[in-house]
Amino acid sequence: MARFIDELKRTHSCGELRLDDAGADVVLMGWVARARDRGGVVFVDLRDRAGITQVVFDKQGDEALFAVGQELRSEYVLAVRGTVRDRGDMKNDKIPTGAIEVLAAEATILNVAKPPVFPIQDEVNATEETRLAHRYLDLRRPVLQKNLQMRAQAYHAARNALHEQGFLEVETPFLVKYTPGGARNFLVPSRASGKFYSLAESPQLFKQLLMVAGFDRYFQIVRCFRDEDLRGDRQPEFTQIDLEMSFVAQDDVFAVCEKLVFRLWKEVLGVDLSEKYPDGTFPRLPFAESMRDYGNDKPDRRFELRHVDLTALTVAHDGGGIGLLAPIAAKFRDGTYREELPEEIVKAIRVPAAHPLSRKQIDELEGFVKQMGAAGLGRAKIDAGGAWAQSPFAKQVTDGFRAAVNEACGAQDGDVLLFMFGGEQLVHTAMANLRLELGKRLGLIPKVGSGGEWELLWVVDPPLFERGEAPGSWVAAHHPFTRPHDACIEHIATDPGTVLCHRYDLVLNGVEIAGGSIRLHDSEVQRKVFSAIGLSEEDAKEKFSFLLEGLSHGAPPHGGIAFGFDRLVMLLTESESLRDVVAFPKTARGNDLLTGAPGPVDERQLSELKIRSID
RNA sequence: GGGACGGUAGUUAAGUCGGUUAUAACGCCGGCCUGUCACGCCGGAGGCCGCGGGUUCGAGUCCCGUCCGUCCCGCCA
Repeated sequence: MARFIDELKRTHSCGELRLDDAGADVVLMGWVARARDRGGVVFVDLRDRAGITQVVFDKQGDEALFAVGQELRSEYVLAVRGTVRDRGDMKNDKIPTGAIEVLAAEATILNVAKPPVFPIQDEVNATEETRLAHRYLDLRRPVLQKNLQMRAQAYHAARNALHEQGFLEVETPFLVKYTPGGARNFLVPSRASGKFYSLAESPQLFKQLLMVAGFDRYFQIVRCFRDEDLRGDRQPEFTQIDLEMSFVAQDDVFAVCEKLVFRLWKEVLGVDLSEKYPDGTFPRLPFAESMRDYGNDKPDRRFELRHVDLTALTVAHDGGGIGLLAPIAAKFRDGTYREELPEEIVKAIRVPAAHPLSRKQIDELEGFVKQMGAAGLGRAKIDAGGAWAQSPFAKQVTDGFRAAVNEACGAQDGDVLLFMFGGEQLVHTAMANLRLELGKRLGLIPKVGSGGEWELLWVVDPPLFERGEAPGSWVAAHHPFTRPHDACIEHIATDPGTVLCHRYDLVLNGVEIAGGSIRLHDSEVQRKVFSAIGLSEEDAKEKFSFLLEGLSHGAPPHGGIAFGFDRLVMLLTESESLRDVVAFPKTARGNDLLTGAPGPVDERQLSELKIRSID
């Protein structure tokens, strides 16, 4: 072995040799992707992260050398020296190196390998469970190699872009003081009895203190920890590009982010976003419009199929003869519900006649929304003259309401209208997901990936407060340090539900890739906000002591944002899951199948931490 | 916390109405083959049917519980 590692160094990767190299003496090292023993000749596909090159062992040469070739099995680690040879008519058009092969002159098996648990190839034919348990094999697959390479390019581009814009990279602690509210924290026991650190769910508080300290423009590519239930696009530890700026308004933050995104797309994908966004900015959509038209705050605008809000029409027509809608209309009439802050709503989606839906397909869609808790999915097919067919509402609906609904939806002959009504959140969630499902089923967007379209937008001006669990109570929608719109400050005490704020999300193809806010540095407004969410001055001091104390020592106006880096890479690589862009991810239950974390620890260690298990 | 689907050979899957020897493909092992490239041909080995309990003359199959994986709602920025 020493001859190869110590004397003969790799001259090329397995992906770079071409016809021009014919005749060259080269040294390759890599893994055996496949060995084909033809009796008198052995062909080996040698793989490293750059690609695959065919190596040939010929029986007519050295006998011992040929024996090495015959011993080779999948995933053996091989070093080979040989001559690059033109394959002529025998070339393989499927791989970039297919015009040549390397005729082995000298070879050593650097290491043997057990047969791979699953084949190392892009077409996944192993379950997620198997792949994660043998992640080092999974990561050998070319797709994942490519994903992590692109991830590395993204780190690099982001750092350069921010350094060039005058940002200072500062690290902040992971082991932090527990603060209530927001995401559940992972706790880390300390040896001091009964005391715990918390793993930082984000550097939020520290970056604001860095602004107080005068660092002006901060960024960090930083791991964050949240002990919440997981999804394909959520890991318990994940990476953010976190940044904060002083003396800025919302537009200043946007400008920095837009430059950053342009840079990432240019350097990672070679895509020039200025073709789509010539003035270098992304469109902005008010939160309220996003909810109205798409049912969520992260609309995928690669396709239409917008929601039509029929709540006001329903009220105007007293339910339009439809038994299920009448009680909702009545509650608006008697003042139980306010039109500005409706607790129940009625919405529709119009599916154009160009995309016909069968009864069976609509039933499937109803099943789809029911699994989100919806009672059902109303439907009506538009017949000649605007009549409703194939609809349980057809017999009840008044002519006036039907005509008004048809007009509001822009319904044409042959279109299908799909309806939902009920609690605002449920209808929004189910209808938002229904819209996406329709988009995929009707082929308006691909099931996975961008389809080459990059629809970026800012969702702006969301409400500062949302309803709390107790009736009539309000809680901070994001966190209570977000700056309200100046015009709304007078309503904080009287009508919290109508207060909008300087919070913003950057959305790409229906995925939230960044979110941030302009922070509240005015302590008088801060007091009003705390009061609206039922937090006394003492409570606030207790909960947020060090931040409030810090802000009182001359905090500049400041604001910032954090990009979900993993999600960004997921989109850049057209991946389906965050697990495909994280080297060692955890499962939906937060387990690491490779190492077995989380695992038990022995009693001695527990007692050192003064911890006892109660079950 | 709630729901849906899944767990059978190393891997991926089939397994009918509960019925006696649990299938297939790929992989693996042995043999043959000088132009393969998903090589081919011949032969072979390989099983805690996730785990625990129950029903039954009999359970991969039915019931209960549990663990694990994926997805959705809640939760989470």
